[in-house]
Amino acid sequence: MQDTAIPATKRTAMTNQSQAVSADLIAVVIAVTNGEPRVLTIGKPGALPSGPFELGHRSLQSGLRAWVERQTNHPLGYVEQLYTFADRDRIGDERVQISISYLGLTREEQAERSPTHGWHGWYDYFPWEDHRAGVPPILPDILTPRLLAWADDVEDPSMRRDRRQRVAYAFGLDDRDWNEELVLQRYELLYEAALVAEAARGRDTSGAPALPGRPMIADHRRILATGIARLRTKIKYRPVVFELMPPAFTLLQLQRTVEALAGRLVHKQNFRRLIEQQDLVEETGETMSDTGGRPAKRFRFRQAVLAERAVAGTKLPLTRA
Amino acid sequence: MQDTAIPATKRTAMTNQSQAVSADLIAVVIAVTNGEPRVLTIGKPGALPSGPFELGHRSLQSGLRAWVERQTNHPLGYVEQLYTFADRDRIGDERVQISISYLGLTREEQAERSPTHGWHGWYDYFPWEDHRAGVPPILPDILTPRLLAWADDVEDPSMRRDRRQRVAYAFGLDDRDWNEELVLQRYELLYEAALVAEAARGRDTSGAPALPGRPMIADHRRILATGIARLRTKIKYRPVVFELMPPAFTLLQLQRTVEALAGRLVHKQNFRRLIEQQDLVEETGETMSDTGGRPAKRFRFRQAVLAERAVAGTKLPLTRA
DNA sequence: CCAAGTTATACTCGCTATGAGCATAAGGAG
DNA sequence: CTCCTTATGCTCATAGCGAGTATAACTTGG
Repeated sequence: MQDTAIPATKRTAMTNQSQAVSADLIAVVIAVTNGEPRVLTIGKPGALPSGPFELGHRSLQSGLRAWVERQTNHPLGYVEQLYTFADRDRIGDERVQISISYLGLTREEQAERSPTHGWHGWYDYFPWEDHRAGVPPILPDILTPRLLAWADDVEDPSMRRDRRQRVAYAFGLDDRDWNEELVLQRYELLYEAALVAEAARGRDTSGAPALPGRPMIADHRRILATGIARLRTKIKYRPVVFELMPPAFTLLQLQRTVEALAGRLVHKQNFRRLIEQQDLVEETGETMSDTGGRPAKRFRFRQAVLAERAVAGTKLPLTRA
Repeated sequence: MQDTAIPATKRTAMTNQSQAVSADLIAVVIAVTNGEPRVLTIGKPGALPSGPFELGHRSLQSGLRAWVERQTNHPLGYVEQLYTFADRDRIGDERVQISISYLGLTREEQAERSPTHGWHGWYDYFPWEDHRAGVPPILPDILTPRLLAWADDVEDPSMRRDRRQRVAYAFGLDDRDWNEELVLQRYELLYEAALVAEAARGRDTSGAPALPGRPMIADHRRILATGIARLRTKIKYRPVVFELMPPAFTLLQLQRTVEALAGRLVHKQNFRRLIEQQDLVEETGETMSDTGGRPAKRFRFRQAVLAERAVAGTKLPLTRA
């Protein structure tokens, strides 16, 4: 909606010889398959679909859709803008690159495997973010000690305190709770502490210990972190989970999807209560008897809620375990 | 933090002959003076400070700061990105303009009046958004009837229902509550219904009735609406109000500022309870005996909270009246 | 100095939302 | 038929929040 083009009148800027820049569109496309959140990538080394904004594109969003579909043959559903940033090309080039990143939600098509693109579980990139089976060992075993060591590795005591506090806050140390939304803050701390491969680029890393999580091209992993954080925040107040669900589903399937995204478990009964009392779904009439238990009713998303309260809420009960 | 420059490696895009575009930075700079929220403008007709992103700028944000300070001599404090959009220059030009908008918060300097810039109450632009003294007459008297007329002015019954529903939702009709965050949705509905001057540009408006709210250049009013909406949302979960406060203030002053932003009144006692129990402020020791009542303690923002919980919460009790 | 008006502050009440469990229902696998 | 597993229904206790009552502490006009 923000993407609507309103003709610009005379520019009010003082100069008009504005610098020529190029604009790139980058997509974080998410799907959840078998209870695992996955991200759409292209090429071998793990890169997000992207491409330059071109004259033929009607709007930024449609340009993005065009690129994703061209590179992956995968149509996009829900799309929202994430963040815009600028990189100076590294050789002190006269060219400035502006990247506009987007979050997209779809369902992974079962068909077509392709060499040009693929889906990867997002916890491959962020293994410390999955707390569904409890605190992942990588945290207490590797990351926490190294982060604390990094925090202490500075002379200025106030800066040391600041680092400790940021680490403790972002990673839920001491008595603090784990906050699943702080994906970006955690990644940035790890980057600062040179605990992700991307931070070591250009440095000599021979003989250094392996760093956790699969790296990505350029700053794509940071962008992915931004997308995950946004999605984890958003599912709490907007009915976007349904973009990731098939047309009909059981409440447990819905719950598993939410848990996959949030990286933590929720209380089953309370989850159902919340979903039902918000009238987000309606029964299809069918029932599912697969998973070896009492058959579950199947539901579908009540499309009407989008119109009724485009902004209302999908609250989620988030528990420890 | 997102603005950090990480060197981009080889572009993964399929083509590299990326379209030359120009990038503009636009600022929505807000201050609250005497219980009135104001926006920083330049030039006569009401335009937001803006200017092209240039090579000399270290980052998008610093470019924005440079422009605002150059155009208004006003230093910026808190800044966050709002939205990025693209306009095709209207004459089917080969040039595409990308605009990156920001929200900035400061305090209005008492000194220097300048012809090059000025502060304007934001309710001049959005008179229907101020509900502090109850529902503004312009709504029931003018806007609501015209919006409903617009909604009915379409053949397709499902589209008519959709329009009615959107209007009712955005403007809190029927039994619905007024939601102060829907600033952008309301503006867009008014635009669609041609009830704001910007929508009538290029059309013949001779003899048409006056439209509510002061218009702005190009789509600047829409951008302002985006900024207001973001701020109204954000004060509810981040301690950003304090960016708008003087170093020391009474709780009532703080409350008035919040009310000015939200456009609605809050329950005084509950407001205090919330602020205090969150440890957002600390007493300065001084007391203020101005406003003809019992003297109020003065408080200052506890800067520590920014470190303690960079994300925590500043909940606001929002009541009807 | 007193009365009235105004703002500051302290508490109390009642309801709702939400975190946690307990209990029962309804299938499938052996 | 028994055990296991998942689905569903209900209860309970509490924290948080919307509202309202009751004082306290000044200022200002007689």
